[in-house]
Amino acid sequence: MLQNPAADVRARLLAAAFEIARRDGADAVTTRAVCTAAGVQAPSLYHHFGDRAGLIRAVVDAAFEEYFHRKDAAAPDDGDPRARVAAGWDAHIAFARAYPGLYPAMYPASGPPPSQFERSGALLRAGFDELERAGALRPGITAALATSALRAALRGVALKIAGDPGDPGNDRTSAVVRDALIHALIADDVRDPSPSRPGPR
Amino acid sequence: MLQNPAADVRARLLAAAFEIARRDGADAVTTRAVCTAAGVQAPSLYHHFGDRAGLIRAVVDAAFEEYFHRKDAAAPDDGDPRARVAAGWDAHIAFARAYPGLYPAMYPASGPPPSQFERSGALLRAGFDELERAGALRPGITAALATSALRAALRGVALKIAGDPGDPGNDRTSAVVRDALIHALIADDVRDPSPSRPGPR
DNA sequence: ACCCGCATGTAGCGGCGCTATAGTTATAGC
DNA sequence: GCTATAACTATAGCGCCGCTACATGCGGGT
Repeated sequence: MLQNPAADVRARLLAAAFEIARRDGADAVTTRAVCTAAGVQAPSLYHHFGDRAGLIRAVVDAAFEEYFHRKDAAAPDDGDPRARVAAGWDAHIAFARAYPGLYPAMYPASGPPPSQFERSGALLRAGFDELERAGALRPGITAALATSALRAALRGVALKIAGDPGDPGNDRTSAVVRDALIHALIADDVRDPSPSRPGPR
Repeated sequence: MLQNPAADVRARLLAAAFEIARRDGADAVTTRAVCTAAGVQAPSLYHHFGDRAGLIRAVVDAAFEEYFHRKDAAAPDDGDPRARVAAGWDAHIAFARAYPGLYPAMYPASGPPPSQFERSGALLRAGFDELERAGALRPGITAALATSALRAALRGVALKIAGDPGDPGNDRTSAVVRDALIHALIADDVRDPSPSRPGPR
């Protein structure tokens, strides 16, 4: 081992940055604060992460890992496509509430989207592709359009949740928007739209 | 006289900051860049605006003025409440497309919302209050809930638009989300829900 | 004429992201 | 065991940022 075996510097830096971002938001992640918290000097940070943006990216990636992990755990995978979409929606909202300081950094209002941003969208898109093949989307609604619409509305609701995680009334808001989108995108008479999935999981 | 009497320093600073924010986003509004563009030294900026946040606030207020001005011009005010809501939605979206750098600052993901934020919401709320009194909202949908839901979804779509103002496909996304919300909030059999308004206008 | 208060300029502080340079440490080859 | 090499970390400092103590100039009220 090149260095102190117990204290991996990169991991310490990342953990410190993640904690600061979770508590005070991504803007509070200053290189000096992170270095102090990790007990390390500035060049080490730049050696491991390139620059501050790289560090933030790593933090956001870690947050996405946590996000996908939670989402997998909450996947219902039963027949009703509405329930599947609703569960994904609710998992997304639950994550925004659990990490209100991190959410805006994961879905930034300006600047390039994080790398896992696309992966998150592809998951949703795959589900709608399946529905489209099964003819379960409403007329005029393509899988791309459904993905785009649901995602935009979801982000708006999640931002509201992240902005005030304590307000319990936000749950009803989320449910109303969620059901409005599901109703507008998915046809009414859908039973099980996944003939292409022979086995469970 | 030290300078051109017609050129009010405060106005010059505000105009410079507005232009920078419009072109490159609010983050690009540095005190030095604004002072240089306005041909003024730093203390004048702080004399007129207190601090950088105050300057940004003034820029956002000016943007909201422009927003309300545009929205008033686009108000249809005919009978159908759906058309009214849809027109307000489209005006909001059009503004986000016209000022993509300013929009995220007007509806920030974190930090205190701008003062005119509430005014913007009150306008929407007043319309839904009217619909609620007329019994035009769907069962279980209060005016407060309708306002919250429509606003959250609208913000999500507007952020998407502001993030990529050139993509024409975003228009369909906006229309889908808009109509989904209108359908979910407003009852089907509404003709003219404004009995409290005797005359036109 | 005087002073006073408002507006602006001069110069500088501390914090920020970042880096040129040098020193340190662990493994590889002999 | 000893050195060469490469990865890693520390010292010190640059330029930009928001912000301000202080000095200077301008106008109006008495």
